[in-house]
Amino acid sequence: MGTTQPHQPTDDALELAELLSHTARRLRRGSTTQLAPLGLTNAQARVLRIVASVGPPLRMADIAARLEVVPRSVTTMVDGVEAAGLIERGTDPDDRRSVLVRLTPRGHALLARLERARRATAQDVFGGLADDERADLARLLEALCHRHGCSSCAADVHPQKGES
Amino acid sequence: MGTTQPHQPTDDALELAELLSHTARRLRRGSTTQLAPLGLTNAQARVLRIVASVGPPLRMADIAARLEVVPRSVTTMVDGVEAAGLIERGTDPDDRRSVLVRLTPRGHALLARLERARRATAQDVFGGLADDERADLARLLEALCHRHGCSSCAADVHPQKGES
DNA sequence: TATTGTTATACTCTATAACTATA
DNA sequence: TATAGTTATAGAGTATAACAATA
Repeated sequence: MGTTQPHQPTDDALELAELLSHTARRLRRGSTTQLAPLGLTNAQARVLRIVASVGPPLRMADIAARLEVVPRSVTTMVDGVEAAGLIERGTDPDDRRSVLVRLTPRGHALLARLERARRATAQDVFGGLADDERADLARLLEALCHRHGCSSCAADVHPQKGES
Repeated sequence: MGTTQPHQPTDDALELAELLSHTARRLRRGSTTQLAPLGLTNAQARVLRIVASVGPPLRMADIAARLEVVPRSVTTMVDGVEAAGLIERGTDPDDRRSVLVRLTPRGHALLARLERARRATAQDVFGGLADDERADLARLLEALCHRHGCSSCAADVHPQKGES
């Protein structure tokens, strides 16, 4: 049962899966706690941040694509954030089937607090690593994203850096 | 990627949070798909694996501690796995308040398939990395766990090392 | 009185399917 | 007919609180 020999690649991957899931759980829990005072759930905060980070209003389908969820899930998330008065829905004049979501002034005013909450959470989880370790970790996770052909990720992480 | 403008440590941490959450989502989705044919949910598979990996029967509270969830959550998970006939509950003769959970023969027989499913998922997600990259990633995530004083993680990943 | 696990309940996140209103 | 978003519903995961049996 117990293997003491050098691990196979798949064994490495298995360990990785455990470790990464575990860290993600810590991240999610911390995030939930930090976001609660703002009256936002994790999913709602993600919507708010996406709407805020993209200049022009987004359609529901755009948000769904960036969140990698089905459009139906976005309806619930947007409902919550809209009820909090942070974003608002409007019909796209060019295609009246589409709904355009944009930030309200109140939503814009909350962004700084949201950013602080996110930083606090991230710092709680990753603050234990040295600067170069964080850089290494970021590089590896980015490589993983790229090798999965994940476009949303790169766009998400480097929104306005015209670097190559 | 040498000399871009130096990010703040907290900015690095923020990127990391995004990237890691994203990878975790992919992992969870893949796992859900791979586990479905076995009739197991993610949480149920975790319970089964913990009960299988520890020799002697576990109390509900032990499982809760290893899963890092409240005991109530374990009740639901164990209900499902027990209904599938893979584990069974019994009263601890030494403390009749406690419930001891152990694997059934049928549960034991499923372990190989479970392991294959887990490997397939892990390979899907981390297969894109080279061997040394996987090793680096594991090292960094382990460091993170240790710096959070996370005992369950080390025990989870290296079961035969320093069993307590 | 303290502890173990449960019943009861609720909330978050996400999904599928059927429907509405446009196009 | 095809598309965008919604209503309706469901299931997974986890939590708190009150309660039972046992210590």
